[in-house]
Amino acid sequence: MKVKDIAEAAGVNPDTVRFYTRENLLKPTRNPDNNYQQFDAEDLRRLKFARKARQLGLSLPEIRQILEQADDHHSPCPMVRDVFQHRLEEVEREIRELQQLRKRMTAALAAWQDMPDGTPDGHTICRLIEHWDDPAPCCDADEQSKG
Amino acid sequence: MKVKDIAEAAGVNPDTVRFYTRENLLKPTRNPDNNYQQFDAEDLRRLKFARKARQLGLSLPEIRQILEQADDHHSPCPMVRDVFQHRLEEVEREIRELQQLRKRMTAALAAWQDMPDGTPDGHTICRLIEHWDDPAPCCDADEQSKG
DNA sequence: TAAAACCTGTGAGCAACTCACAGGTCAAAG
DNA sequence: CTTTGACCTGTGAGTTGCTCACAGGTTTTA
Repeated sequence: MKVKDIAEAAGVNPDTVRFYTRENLLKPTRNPDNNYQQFDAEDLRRLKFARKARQLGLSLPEIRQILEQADDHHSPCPMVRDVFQHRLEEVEREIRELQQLRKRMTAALAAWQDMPDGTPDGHTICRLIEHWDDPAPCCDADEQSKG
Repeated sequence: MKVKDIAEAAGVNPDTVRFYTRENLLKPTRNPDNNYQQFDAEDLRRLKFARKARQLGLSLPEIRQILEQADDHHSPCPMVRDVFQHRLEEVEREIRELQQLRKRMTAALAAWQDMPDGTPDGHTICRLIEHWDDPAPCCDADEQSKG
């Protein structure tokens, strides 16, 4: 299989295949005649695996780690369970934050029905947004102090 | 006000101030003596506005557009309403997708309680993930069990 | 007067691709 | 047998919104 073949088989962009190869998630052999990359069924499995893991929110370094463990004949599954558990917590946090945001946005849109447009007068840029309260202060007090 | 002053007043990283200046969201004057940037109360309003808009999910180009409309003495608010409506739809879509994901993850974690770890055998990398079904292809029959 | 803190602009790094470019290779058509 | 077009190669840049690093100039503090 050449790049385009494996890409089609996995339903991804050929550039993604090249990118994953660059990132050492795939390790194709080379055709000595023309230096083309040769992928086999195992590579396809790895690629499909990587895509599924990406859909679950795993990062490429995490996926690479899993693949390398598998290469070393260690079972990566316990690790996957851990990563998964962690990722689930993240997902639930993201859901909570987005629900907060949605709530505030719908409330704002409703309130704005009754507000004048407020052409800027040197003091106000857009009162629609300036009158927006800051988000819940609870656990994100120092979000800008560290990256 | 110098960079650090306005940054502190708005609660952001000084590098963010410099970045916004580079991006033409802020247009400080210059002290001719030392070429330092001088920000005033209007700049602070713009910066705070930009931060609030970012919290709402507006992009920097969108924010710049709003600020430029305000500079031209046009009311940006109707535009803000449109952008907002659009953004709200995005947020709701994101919430739906994350809820789908959470559902699948919790189901998977429960199912994995009963699955063997499955040391890789040349055919399988990690059955925990390989047995994960592909996500719903389209507008899945929904359930919103969460509020 | 020297050290610390702050200023300047620019360039790189992050994540995970995606696209562009320039040149090499191959299969089929003329 | 040559041309055409699709595919291959590697590398570098663009995306988004910052954040950090660097090297050198300025101001403040001790």
